[in-house]
Amino acid sequence: MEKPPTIKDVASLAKVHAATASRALNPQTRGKVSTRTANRVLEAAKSLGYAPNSAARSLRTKTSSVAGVIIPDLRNPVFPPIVRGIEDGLREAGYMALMGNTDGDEERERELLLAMRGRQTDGFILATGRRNDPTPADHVPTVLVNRRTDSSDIPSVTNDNNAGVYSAVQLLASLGHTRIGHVAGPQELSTGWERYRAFVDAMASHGLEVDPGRVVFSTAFTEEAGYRAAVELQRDVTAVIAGNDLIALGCYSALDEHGLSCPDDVSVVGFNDMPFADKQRPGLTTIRIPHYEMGLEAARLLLERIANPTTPAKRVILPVELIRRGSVAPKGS
Amino acid sequence: MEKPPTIKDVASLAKVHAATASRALNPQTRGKVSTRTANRVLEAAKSLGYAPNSAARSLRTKTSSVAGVIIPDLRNPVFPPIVRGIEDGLREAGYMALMGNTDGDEERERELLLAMRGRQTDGFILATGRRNDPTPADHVPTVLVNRRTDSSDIPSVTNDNNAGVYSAVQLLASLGHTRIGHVAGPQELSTGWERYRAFVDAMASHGLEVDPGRVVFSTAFTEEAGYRAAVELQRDVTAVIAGNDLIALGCYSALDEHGLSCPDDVSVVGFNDMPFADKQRPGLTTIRIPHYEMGLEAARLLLERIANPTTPAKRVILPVELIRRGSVAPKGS
DNA sequence: TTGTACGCGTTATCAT
DNA sequence: ATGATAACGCGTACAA
Repeated sequence: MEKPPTIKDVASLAKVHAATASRALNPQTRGKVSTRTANRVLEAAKSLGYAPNSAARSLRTKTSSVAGVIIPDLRNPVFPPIVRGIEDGLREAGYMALMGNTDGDEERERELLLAMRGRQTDGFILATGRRNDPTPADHVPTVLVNRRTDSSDIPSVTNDNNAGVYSAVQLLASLGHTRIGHVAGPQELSTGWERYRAFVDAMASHGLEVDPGRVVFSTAFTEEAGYRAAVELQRDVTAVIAGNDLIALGCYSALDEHGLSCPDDVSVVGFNDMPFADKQRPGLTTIRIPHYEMGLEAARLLLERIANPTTPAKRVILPVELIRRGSVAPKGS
Repeated sequence: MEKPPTIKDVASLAKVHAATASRALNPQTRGKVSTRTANRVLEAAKSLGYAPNSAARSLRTKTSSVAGVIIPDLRNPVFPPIVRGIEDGLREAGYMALMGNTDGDEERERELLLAMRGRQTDGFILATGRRNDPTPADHVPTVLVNRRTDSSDIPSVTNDNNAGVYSAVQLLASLGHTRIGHVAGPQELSTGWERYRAFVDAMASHGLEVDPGRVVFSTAFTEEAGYRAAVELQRDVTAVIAGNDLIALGCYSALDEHGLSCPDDVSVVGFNDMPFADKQRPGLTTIRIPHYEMGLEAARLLLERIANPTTPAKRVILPVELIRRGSVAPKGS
């Protein structure tokens, strides 16, 4: 159990003072040292396998190069690629991610934020934002991903929910569907709310009526909750747009339950194009969101915010793409 | 942006010296202080919203209550539930997880280990172990999950690969299959190796011959690599056991390619029961491993190891369960 | 029981 | 360009 080498070890091996070694090691300040000695120090560091003690550095600089990443549940298949993108984005700047799951519990989220802040986290990426969440009291840089708040003072990276739903309605309308239903997601989340609003708007702009009985609200973005909502849907629909892919799977179950077939009796469209959406039976027609890129962009936004906290809060909206698979068919085919 | 209160602030508010405040605040040493002053300190801390600066604490104590979690790729669907289990297990002891993906790159893994060690990580949970990996040089507590090394000096949590493959062979044999093939996983990983060995053994104990042409090796645990291996399989097999579920999906594609149907022409069995294995067409018969519990157990093992590093290296093997779905049928049905 | 003094490893500031 | 020094906040051996 030998102790890891410190900057002093490096310094004495390179025959300089610790302060000089520090300057040489840090790319920021390397200019303040002669190239020759800088190289000597770098070499010494390498030969010792030196890695800076980040606790000491944090204590001195008040930064940690660690970001807190808080999501509802990693087992929801949309999150792994997002998290992966976050990690890769953070890595570009030498940052690492401290992970936490909330299961949608606000109390748990507060605990996590507190615990992470205590660990000197430089900033947060939250995938748990609710529409009416307050701006974080303490001024730790924060970025929302996938979901956002109604107020516009927190940077966010989301998808073009409007365009996505519009293209879904357009597809279904072009196939002759007129009695189109919507199994909406939770309305306290921006994703659920924006898609619902977009549904109403898109129907109107296609001259289609939105019968209240053809819109139901799921309490969560899960297959189970989607199923419970879908069975309540008025039975005259020939097509359904689901709040997301998991809800769409719930619709599949509900159709089975009613002895209806997809797509022969009812077409179904999801949202997200989560992994394995193509493997469902039938393959799920859905709106592809750029999961990985969202995470990447969120990480970059956070790093930007950390570097310059006074920059105005950007709200990035990434484009989406309709992916047509076996779950939609012309009306009455 | 006022600075967070330090222990000195707490001390002066409670009219004691910082050292006393420290003793009062730490449950471990609270006995060394009178109950009266302890309460005064605690109250002062609460009223100031004091949270210990973990950088300073880490610097002093060489511990951080943070564990490093390194996996190949979060987007492989077996890992999210494992990671979730790890996180919940760590949380029980106030630990958090620092996440990193390697994409199977050993160089990248070394970098991550170094970076995490530099951040005072108290221990590691690795899902990236290769059979011949050396014991980590520095004695940072480490636990392997899902995969393990051949040598037995690192604690690990794995599944009963033997029993799993045995029950798969047994099922297929009981359905009349005799020409059973195996699309094995990478042999440098314990999962691929153990399942291959178990396949050979189980076939023997059922009195079945293992024709070399009926065993092929996939270079990776991916659908793509599984497909490439599966197309090389001798064409007389009536059933295939895949190294894992993703490889099994590759087998599905290979069968399609050859114009064969599953399960009518060839039965397929996977391994892992990853999320959405039940949604495939046909539903995948597979060996369910307790993903979440593996993570939970790995976390507990690590915490145990951190608390007492000299404890002998446990190797926990969790039971598995055969899940029968539509991908298997009696021979020649 | 409580106070004093020091060091953990790093970096910012000042002096040379 | 480099060296000396102090300070970040905490915990602990030692003294009182």
